[in-house]
Amino acid sequence: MSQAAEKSDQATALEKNMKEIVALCKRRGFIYQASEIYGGINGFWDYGPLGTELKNNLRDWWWRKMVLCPPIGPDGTPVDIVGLDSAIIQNPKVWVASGHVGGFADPMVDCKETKLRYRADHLIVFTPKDGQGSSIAVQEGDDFEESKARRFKKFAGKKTDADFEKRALSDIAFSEFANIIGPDASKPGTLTEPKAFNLLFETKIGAVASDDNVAYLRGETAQGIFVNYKNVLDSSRVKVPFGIAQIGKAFRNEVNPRNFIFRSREFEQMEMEFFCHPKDAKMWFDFWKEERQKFWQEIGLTKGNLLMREHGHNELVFYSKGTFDIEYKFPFTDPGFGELEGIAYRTDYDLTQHQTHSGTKLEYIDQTTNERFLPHVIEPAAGLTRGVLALLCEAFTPDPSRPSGVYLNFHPRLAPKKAAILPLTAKDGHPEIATKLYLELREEFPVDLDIKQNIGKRYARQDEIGTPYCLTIDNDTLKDETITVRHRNSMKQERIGLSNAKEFIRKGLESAAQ
RNA sequence: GCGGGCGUAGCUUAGUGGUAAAGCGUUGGCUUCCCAAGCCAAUGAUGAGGGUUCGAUUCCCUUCGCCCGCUCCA
Repeated sequence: MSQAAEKSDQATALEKNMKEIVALCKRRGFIYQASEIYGGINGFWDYGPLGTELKNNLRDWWWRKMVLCPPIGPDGTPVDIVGLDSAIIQNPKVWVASGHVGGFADPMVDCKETKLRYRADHLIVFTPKDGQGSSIAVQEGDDFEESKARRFKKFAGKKTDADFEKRALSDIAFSEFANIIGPDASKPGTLTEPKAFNLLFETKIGAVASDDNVAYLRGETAQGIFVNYKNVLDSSRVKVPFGIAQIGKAFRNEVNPRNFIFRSREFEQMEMEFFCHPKDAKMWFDFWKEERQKFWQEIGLTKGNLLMREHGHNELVFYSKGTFDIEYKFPFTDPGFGELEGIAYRTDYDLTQHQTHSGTKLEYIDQTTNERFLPHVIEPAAGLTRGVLALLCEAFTPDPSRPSGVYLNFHPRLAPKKAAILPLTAKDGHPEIATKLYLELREEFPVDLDIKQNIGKRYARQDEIGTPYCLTIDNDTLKDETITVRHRNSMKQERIGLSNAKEFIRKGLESAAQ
């Protein structure tokens, strides 16, 4: 290792931590790099045997809390939410209506001088009305007025605000760029032609590829819900307010995948669109903000690592009347936080768009009040794969005092394996009893049976994959039908009856998050 | 996408212009009454492609991937 690399390792001990988490994930079969034997592929990851279990556990828990057993609403009545599983590929018009094609295809410009990149629609250009001198570009943002004053002082001469015409860079022909001074440049003409960045993956439908059959892999699961809103309304006897939930893959051609599975090009979402009367939207927004925070705490993320952050005016998308992010303190964002879930008040934007583009009436008719309206939507949209990453980071607990040096402190209900059945030795009838217990327990829980090697090695292995309980069969078991429970976190042991094993694990799964 | 750093077994490291070394892991066998113990054996790597060379893991180029900063993230 070079000196420079050594230095950077020392400088960021937290990065090292992330490295260890990634290494453990691979070593024990949680997450592998996709297509690894071919050199990998940037932005894609495969879930191994244990990663799949972990992800499924989080997915199922969300579904249970959202669809099968949703919380009681603010007025004391149960909330009504139904499930959906829409196709990944829809009519391309869906993505035109949603704004993903065209509207959000943010054109970017680079500055050749400073190597900085900007969104073209975020650059405000001031062009002198008299045609004398250069145009001045300023980036939109919190410090817009400040930056503008600074750049004017430097480049505007005696001209004032009134002497300039104000336009977005995206509305200006490239032929004029030669006369524009970039936001951080020292001279005009350093901005490149805007390049369109469409984050949607394109594909072609049918065996013969042509431009006529372009389609898109969904960039979010939400649109599948909006386009089925009327179907659900007509077929499932729900009434406003109600929600439609969906879990599934989504795809975004991220400019720069980073940080393990945090930002990848193929990922999984858990989204719920809650349709309500516009006058109740505020109430439901507050309700879901609360509920969603509880959810993440319930599965074991500690309060100190969670943050509720409101979007500022600049990052708020134009149709949203408010968005909160639930953020988690990942090792790679520490001391900052990274988004786990967004809770957005989307108004009636999506339904309006689809109503307009499809020509299908999407109004809701309230039979009791005879009112017609487009419901407003509150959207809690969580990243399933980001949730998995947060669980792994939270659970990862270095402990130099134990042989494995580390254990994963999963809540039992999230742990990929709930228990391991370990005969103390591979003789004296231990394996026979262990196998019988294993066959009995696996009907209800994911459990491991491990007979080979010494007991210490086997405990250590289970620590590394976060199995909360090890059940050990020994000579006493033969005599009095008791087994040893070895607890993952404390390494302490207790003796329970062989026949109580099922009930013991059940209780563990129901326990509150620590 | 830009700039910087880095690619040797599953992991951690060693080493060399001339047969690539070790510990741990993993697998099998023996042993073992509670935390990676002991013994025996097996397993397995220079990210990929090209160039220079009699010969490249080592030198050069390209590419892929990972990490860091910037940028981006509907």
